[in-house]
Amino acid sequence: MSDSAPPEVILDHRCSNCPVRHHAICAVLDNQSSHALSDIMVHKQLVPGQPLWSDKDEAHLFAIIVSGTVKLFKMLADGRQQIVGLLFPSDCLGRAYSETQQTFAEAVTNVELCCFPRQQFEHVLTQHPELEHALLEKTLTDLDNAREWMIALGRKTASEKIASFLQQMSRRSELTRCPNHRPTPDLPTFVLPLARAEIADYLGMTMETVSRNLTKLRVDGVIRLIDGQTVEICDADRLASLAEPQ
Amino acid sequence: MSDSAPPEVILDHRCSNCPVRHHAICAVLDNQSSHALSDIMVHKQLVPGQPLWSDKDEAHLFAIIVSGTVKLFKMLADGRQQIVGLLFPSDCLGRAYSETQQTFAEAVTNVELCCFPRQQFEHVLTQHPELEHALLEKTLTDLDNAREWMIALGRKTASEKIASFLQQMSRRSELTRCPNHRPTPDLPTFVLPLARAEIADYLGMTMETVSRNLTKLRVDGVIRLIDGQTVEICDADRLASLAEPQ
DNA sequence: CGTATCGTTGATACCTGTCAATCTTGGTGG
DNA sequence: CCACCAAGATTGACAGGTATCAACGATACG
Repeated sequence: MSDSAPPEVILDHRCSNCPVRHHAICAVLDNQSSHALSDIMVHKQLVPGQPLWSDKDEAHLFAIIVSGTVKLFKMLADGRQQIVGLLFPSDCLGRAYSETQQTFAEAVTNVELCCFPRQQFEHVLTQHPELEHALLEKTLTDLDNAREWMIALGRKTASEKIASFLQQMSRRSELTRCPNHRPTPDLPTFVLPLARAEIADYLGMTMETVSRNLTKLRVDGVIRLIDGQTVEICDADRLASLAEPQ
Repeated sequence: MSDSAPPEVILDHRCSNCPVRHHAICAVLDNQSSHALSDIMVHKQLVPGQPLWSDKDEAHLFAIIVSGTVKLFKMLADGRQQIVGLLFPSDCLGRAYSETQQTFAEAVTNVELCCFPRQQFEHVLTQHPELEHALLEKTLTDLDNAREWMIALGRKTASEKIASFLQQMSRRSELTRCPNHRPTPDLPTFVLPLARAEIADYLGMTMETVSRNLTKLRVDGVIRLIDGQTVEICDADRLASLAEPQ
């Protein structure tokens, strides 16, 4: 370790360049306190389809998503899958205060992670109540979102599920888009991070039904499918009324 | 206020007689600290069907369930309902750190609540990190449970949902049963807190399908319906294999 | 330019929802 | 004590939405 480059400077630099520094839970830490995290941080890169862990693995990892999309999913013995969470930049990955995982986790796109050993992260949590509070707020929001999705899974029709999903993806993309990138002249456009089969696993239906309903929305002029992955919302009002009656 | 009965004694008495004192999140507080909660506590009684709040109401209440069952549910504009949470003794009721509710809440049975004004409860949370930690652990568990239920809603068949539901209720009743009440000679028995239509709203299906599948389990000898609300599990292994293939 | 992967479209079957009738249960009043 | 009634639960007939199975088309990649 050279005396001309003390670790503090390097570590602080790593966080200050972080694109999610002010959106993730670590935002509540001042530069001083953030060293507690940056000291134990390790960066990791994932390629699409790369698993993070299996559902019965020990939970060693806690991470913050810097870029890309991660899916959390569960599986039945016969292979049926259900995606139970989609994680985007600034979201937390990993179950604090549990020795075991209860879901699978897998990169959907290329992913950059800011990783911490779980137990060391928990140690930082106990020493920084403001960080634990931020994690609580995030977890409460996750629970709200999970419950919001439960009414879609249990009570919405296939077409309502698709419309809700597109709304949700559109809203997400607004948040992650650079504010100066899209002033408002043109229609909301975004890239679906999930393949058709994954959308099906998220919505609790089959790939074929997903495809048929996307086609129907396209034919009806509600959306435009630019290249199969890219969606343009032509009629947001109609999409909203399809996502929820009335 | 008389000198012979200082408020501390009265307040402490209220908590020390509480049946969920050692199971709810307040268990992490010592007798000294628990005064911060008992000072702002109000008891409340509810009858079946009594609403706690509506989904767009302001969130004024935070409470711990002392006895009974509470359902959290969402509604679509056309009346379709989905129960997104069932709360039992020692569970928390109310959304900390949010001004608004995102669900309906309603008593299913007679309910006793230990209530706190939400903002005052939050104040206690900030002054007692161990309480906030307990709430975080509880919220993380709630999130795990919500996700576990999502795969049932999205991917399980009607009969699998019913079997899963009965397993879950059976497990719950074991926890709330007095340990000396049921040594083990006879079969696990419990009372369904929910009516058929409510079970349907929990499982994302219709009352009729619930009824048909309960009948099928009865005819097949997996369960015995003692009085429509009381269920005896005759073959727990078969029930388990019906809840999840293999 | 062939091949593999993913997505779309079609035909059919089946599970579950819908609508309706009947049965059961519990409470009330004669 | 019994008849009556209302609410909840069960059962039946039928229809419709979605899954399943299969073929075809599109796209990316070597």
